[in-house]
Amino acid sequence: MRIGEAAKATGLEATAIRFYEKQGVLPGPGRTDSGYRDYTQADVDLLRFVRRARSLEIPLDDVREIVGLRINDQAPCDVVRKVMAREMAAIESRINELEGLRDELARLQMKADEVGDDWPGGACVCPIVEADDFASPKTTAAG
Amino acid sequence: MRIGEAAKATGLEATAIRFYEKQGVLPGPGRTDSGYRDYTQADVDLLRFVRRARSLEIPLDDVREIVGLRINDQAPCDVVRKVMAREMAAIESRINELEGLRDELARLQMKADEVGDDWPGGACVCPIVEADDFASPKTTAAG
DNA sequence: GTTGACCTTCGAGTTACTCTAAGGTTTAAG
DNA sequence: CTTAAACCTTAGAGTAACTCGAAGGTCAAC
Repeated sequence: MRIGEAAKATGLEATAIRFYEKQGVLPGPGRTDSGYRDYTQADVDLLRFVRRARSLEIPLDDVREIVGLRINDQAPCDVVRKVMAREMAAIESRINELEGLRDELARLQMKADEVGDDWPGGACVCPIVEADDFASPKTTAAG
Repeated sequence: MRIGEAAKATGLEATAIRFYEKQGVLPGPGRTDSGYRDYTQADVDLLRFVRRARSLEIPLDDVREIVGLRINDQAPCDVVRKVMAREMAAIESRINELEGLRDELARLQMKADEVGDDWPGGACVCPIVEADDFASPKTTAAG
């Protein structure tokens, strides 16, 4: 099948499939006489795996490694477990980070409601975003 | 003060400060006779605001807009409120997304524990990541 | 035989920087 | 006065994972 059909069968975009091939994540498929990419069912299975892995936001470098193992008929289980553990840690860390930002933004929005459009003058850039706890450190203080 | 001192005073890296200037987020500061950037306290205040906004992951385009208003002595309150609302929505959306991924990964890790290193053969790329609910849609089924 | 949908390649654009290279300036020490 | 460290300058490439555009070849239908 041609790339468009493979794209529909996997939910990937044709441009993304070409990109993965160019990046060495996927082996180049066969070609028709006229030079069109020609995908087999095995190719589509691989594409589908890549889509699934990327939907889990597993980095392309890791996907490449896992796909490489499978192409050499090796079980990628160890690598997969390691990658999943790393990914899990990264995601939890990022969730914590974003929750911190969310809380901080919520605080600033409350502050914005209080401030209204009162303007403290040219002494600051923005009375809403400039945090109380972000005051100018005394760079030239006696010390 | 020179860029290194401004960097220390704001917590930004000197390279990042140059980058912001190049991107038009910040006005170019004065220069010494020998061509070194020379920052005033007002410059540092602006830098500090940028750092704060970026620590909230507000996109640089928005920071540029807000800084532009301040440079023209206009209150950026409306824009700031709008940007914060958008940022808040983006962050909450991303948190939800990541929580979904986290749950999915947790499920796959449990599956990996069950599977052990049993290998179902060459029929699939990876028995752990290939989801049950991600089975091959019947692209050539009678219809 | 020509329209339209599909395919090809290459290169540039996205976000927000970071890094490297190749060089000029300042400051302190000897 | 010279030298070395630490600072500064610029331009350009690299990062992640694609997406988009340009310029053109191919295939199916009418």
